[in-house]
Amino acid sequence: MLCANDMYRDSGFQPLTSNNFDSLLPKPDDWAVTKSSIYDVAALAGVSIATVSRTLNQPHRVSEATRARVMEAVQKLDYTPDFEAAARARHHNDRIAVLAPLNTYPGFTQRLRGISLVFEELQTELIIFQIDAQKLRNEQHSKYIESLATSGRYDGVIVMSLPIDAQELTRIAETHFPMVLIETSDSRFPTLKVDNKEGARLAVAHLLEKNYKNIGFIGFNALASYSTNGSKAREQGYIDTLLAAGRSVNPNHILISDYSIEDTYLKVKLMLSIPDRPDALFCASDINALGVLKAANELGLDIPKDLAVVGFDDIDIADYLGLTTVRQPLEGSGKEAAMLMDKLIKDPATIKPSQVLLPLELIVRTSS
Amino acid sequence: MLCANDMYRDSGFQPLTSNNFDSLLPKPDDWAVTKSSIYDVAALAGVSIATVSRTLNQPHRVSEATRARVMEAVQKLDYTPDFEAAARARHHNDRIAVLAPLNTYPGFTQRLRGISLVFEELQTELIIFQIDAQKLRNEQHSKYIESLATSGRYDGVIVMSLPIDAQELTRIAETHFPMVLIETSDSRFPTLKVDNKEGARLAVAHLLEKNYKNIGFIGFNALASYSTNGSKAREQGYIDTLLAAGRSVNPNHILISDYSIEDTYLKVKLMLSIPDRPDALFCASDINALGVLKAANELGLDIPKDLAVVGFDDIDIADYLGLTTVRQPLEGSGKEAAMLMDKLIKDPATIKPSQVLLPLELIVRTSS
DNA sequence: GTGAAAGCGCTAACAG
DNA sequence: CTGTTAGCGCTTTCAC
Repeated sequence: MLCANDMYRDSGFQPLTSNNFDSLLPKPDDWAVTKSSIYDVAALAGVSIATVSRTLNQPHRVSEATRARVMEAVQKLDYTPDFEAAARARHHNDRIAVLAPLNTYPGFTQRLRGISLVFEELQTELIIFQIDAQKLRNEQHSKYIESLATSGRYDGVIVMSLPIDAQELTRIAETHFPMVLIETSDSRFPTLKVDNKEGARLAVAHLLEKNYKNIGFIGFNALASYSTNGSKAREQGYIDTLLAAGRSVNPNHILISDYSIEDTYLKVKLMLSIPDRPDALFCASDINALGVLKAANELGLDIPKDLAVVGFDDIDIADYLGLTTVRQPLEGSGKEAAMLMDKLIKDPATIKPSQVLLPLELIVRTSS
Repeated sequence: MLCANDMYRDSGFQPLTSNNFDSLLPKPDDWAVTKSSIYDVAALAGVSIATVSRTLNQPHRVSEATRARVMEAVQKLDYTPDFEAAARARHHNDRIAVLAPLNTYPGFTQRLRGISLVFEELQTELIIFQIDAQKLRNEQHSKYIESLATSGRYDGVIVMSLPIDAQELTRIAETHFPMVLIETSDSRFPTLKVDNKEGARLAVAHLLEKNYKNIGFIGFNALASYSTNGSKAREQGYIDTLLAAGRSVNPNHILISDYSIEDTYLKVKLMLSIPDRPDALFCASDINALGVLKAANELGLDIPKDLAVVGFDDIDIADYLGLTTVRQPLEGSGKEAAMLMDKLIKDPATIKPSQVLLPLELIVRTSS
């Protein structure tokens, strides 16, 4: 049998094609149809692997006759190039990595979608790695991001809502590798985030303007898989705005619950039952706002007369429920991050620790 | 300068380390900190690369003295192995690919989460590829899945809600590569899906039992990025159940809208304004059901007295709204798929075209 | 216990 | 227009 590798490999001992090589090994899928490589195509067409590669990638640099023969071999062997190997050899990947925690926090998918929209157009492949804060804290994965960055397999990496070890960040910064952070702060990298305090100010100022007297705050505990939840900053913004307006902050009107409708509902029901109850509540997330709505509903409070409610995020359902809320760009932030990444890849010199603050917008509906 | 490659590479012309080699090229990141490879570690420790590899992977097979020296070099160079290269050389990846369209259809994230939960425990890496039906239809990507399967870079691939070219499926089937399909049917692969007709039967039977006389159906148009939306099958199930109960099907009580609250709302408002309006509506998705709720609300219809509403999916908000709906396992289906995949990888012989039907459950709330 | 070298599948620089 | 070969960074036989 004439083998492809007779010609191109120097194993003086035994000629090996990917075919007979496979048969030497105790492979479990011995019965599987073996994949043909560029060597097989070259052998069948009677040319070198370089010519096969050229035929596929730069057809114009190959004579028509050769091209025809190669293509025929490609057809016959049903050859599909290994694009990973190709990228490796090319030292250029057209592919970026996205690290993100997979959870149901609203906006996760939208953001991812925004990113994918941009890179689809740029013909850049998107590889999403599921990874959460807990995993990152794990010893074994302490260098996870760094190894992704230095692997040379990706043109860049976008990290979503994850806390990254400061040392690791430092090492990556030294490599000048294109990396964009979403919802995570670091002075050494381009970062995208929303101004949570400003968002809170927007909401509280609106409530003040509407003449509510006792404006309370509902925040949420950090999610285990997440880095920052923004709740803290929103609380601070709430306090600042209140104080700036000459109002006092009533600790009894501040409540932190889980990030769930149910937990918020239970806690807020109690809060709304105290004599000196708030007449307006700014919630750190729409999910919390839903809990508030449910509690108010059950207590027979009229929204917004007895109680005004303002949320944060503008999740799909907010419009349906008439919930006033602070909208943050989700798909938009993904696009923004992707376009920034594209620039960084094309011109690494532009890697500056720019901190982009995404625009926030108060959407007034019927709950306030 | 003594270079790592002097010893291990046969470039008779010029000794090259990954370091001085880099400096030869006009790299844009010339100033970047270069990553050290196993060759550098070997050189520094004065051993072969094989020994470095062994030290890291099978420490017991290396003498203590050598091990110490190698580890010191590793430390000094801050060496991190390239796990992609390692996997390649090892012919074993501990990593599977998940192909999924990134959209906001409920359940997408939950399913992904279910998958990731299982593989996290199995220490198997999860690479998620964003790819939708449109992309798949594209000439250029016609062999996308196949090339992933044959790349040898993944131990298996899970495909979510995507239509796959029959020919491609055939070729992949021939390779006996571990592949699991979610929400897509093919007799040659293990498949996970819900029995949409049965789900519809559950819903309609419930409405019949509650004595509703004119049960209508609200379906939705296929999403561009999706393969099957289930709406068609649910409609068929609705019709079958009605007929089996001796009821007639009123075409005026069947309406197909977009997959959006707003569009459903607009269309259903008209439908509910006809003289002979339905007194119950089974919706192919909760999103449609929300549109119905909104329309009914605006028309002053009492739910469930004037109009009963049953949805499908059981999205988060359904509970909050008291929506009766058909629940399908989402995180559960992801787990199921992952566990199936694990079995396939461990014992490829078990690859049978098993069609798993996931359990459906009617959750009765206040809307019916 | 350790080293040499093949091999993974391809691209690109260079030579002819 | 075509072939040769280094190189990507590692693991894994096979000798010594």
